[in-house]
Amino acid sequence: MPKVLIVEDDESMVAALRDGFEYEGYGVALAGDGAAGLRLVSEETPDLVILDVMLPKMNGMDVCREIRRGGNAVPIIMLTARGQEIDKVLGLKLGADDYVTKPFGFMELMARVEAVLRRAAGRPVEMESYRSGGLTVDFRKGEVRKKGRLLDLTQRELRLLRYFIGHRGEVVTREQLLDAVWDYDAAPITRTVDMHVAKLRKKIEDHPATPRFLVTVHGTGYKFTG
Amino acid sequence: MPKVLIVEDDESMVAALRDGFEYEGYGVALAGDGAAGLRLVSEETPDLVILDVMLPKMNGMDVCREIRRGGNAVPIIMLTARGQEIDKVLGLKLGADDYVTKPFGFMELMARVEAVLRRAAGRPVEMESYRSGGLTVDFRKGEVRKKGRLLDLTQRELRLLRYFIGHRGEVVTREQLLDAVWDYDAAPITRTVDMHVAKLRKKIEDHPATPRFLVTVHGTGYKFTG
DNA sequence: TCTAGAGTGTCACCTCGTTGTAAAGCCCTC
DNA sequence: GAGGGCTTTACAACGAGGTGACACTCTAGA
Repeated sequence: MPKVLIVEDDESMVAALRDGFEYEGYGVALAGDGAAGLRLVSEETPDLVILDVMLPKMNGMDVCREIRRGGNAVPIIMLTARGQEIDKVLGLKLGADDYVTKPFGFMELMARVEAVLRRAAGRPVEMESYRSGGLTVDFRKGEVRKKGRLLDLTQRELRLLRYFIGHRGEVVTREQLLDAVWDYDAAPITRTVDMHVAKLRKKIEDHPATPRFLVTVHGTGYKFTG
Repeated sequence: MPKVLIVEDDESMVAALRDGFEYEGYGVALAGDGAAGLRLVSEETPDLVILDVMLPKMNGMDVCREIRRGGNAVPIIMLTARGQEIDKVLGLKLGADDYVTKPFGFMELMARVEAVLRRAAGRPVEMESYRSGGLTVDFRKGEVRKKGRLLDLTQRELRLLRYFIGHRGEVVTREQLLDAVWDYDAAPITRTVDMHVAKLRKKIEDHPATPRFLVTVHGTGYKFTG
């Protein structure tokens, strides 16, 4: 059964949500403020996050942004109060998957939860670790090893590698990468992607000039062959 | 610009939506009842359908079900009144992509429209794959295999093959190919098509000199026999 | 059946867009 | 203001596509 993390400070709301989700057979984890929520996202690895916008310590939108910044693609549904219309739009742009306006019925929330989980099921699964051809990646720790030797990857390189591994076997375009790894809306003419692919190759490939993992697909993009 | 079909009977709502979408640069088609909506979905081939649940003649959920029954994957956003909670759940199960509860702000609707269109853009509209006589084509991945062995096709070769498969059994002229695969307006006297057909044969045929798939129709063009 | 001429297969070369990569510039953090 | 990471710029190298040439094949008409 999927596990849901509820990040909410209103106790009566927490109780209602917990009962509802448990009744539906979900595993439930709770956080009372933004900072705790952010911590539990990595500790509990929930399948779904229900995130209130108004929270003590760190508001929901910042939490959302932080989760995504780490490259975590866990589905997020935001809870907003009426009249926070602009917040809603922002929320979706921040990387949330959906939102529900308070007050809402539990069935309404469940419909969105199921829709979001269904969509997420189509996405490549989050992996804990990856191992192939002398390359070992521990996504949890953010560690990459080549033949046991720890590599020093930057954040950007790690997110790039994570995306490639999550889409291994597929050809991915520069636009996809800019969208997923850089959060760019548009696709400006830039060589940034190529640049970082080159850097990544230099670190993970034995012979960067004749790559084994990260191969170029001329005219289209790149493909990670794991 | 994308075209949206609005299926709604409340005239003030129609006016507001039409103005809003036109302001955002969308093309707009209108239907005042369910039957007309269903008809316009195929006649206008919109990129998105906004569908009210309460409609004369045929209600929105039935329209939604009918659209999907025909195999049409056009994104659908349902408009529901408050309190139609069960309808919402049903709506999503019927194959709608999202719904918005009345009353709603236009920005709220637009956020959902953009989200739905973004998701839809990732979906392949055409055939997913093709398989015949030891030849396997995965259009999604852009992979072509012959007897399981992955072939290395260029972009142009892949487009050419895709067109041939899409028109298998028909004789296609060089002009058609130049138009569809090369985006040429005119048809200059060129050997380009023949060249690429030859290259493609060399890759997909067992005996390129006596082709099985890509046969020449002397005086006319080529025919893909799948 | 034979043959000329149109139609087709294919090679080598040239061109141009795409990609690899080093180096310089920018921006944030400490 | 020094350092590291990221982006942009510039140029070299590469690869795919287009063209012309020439050989080969097919077909219509004698």
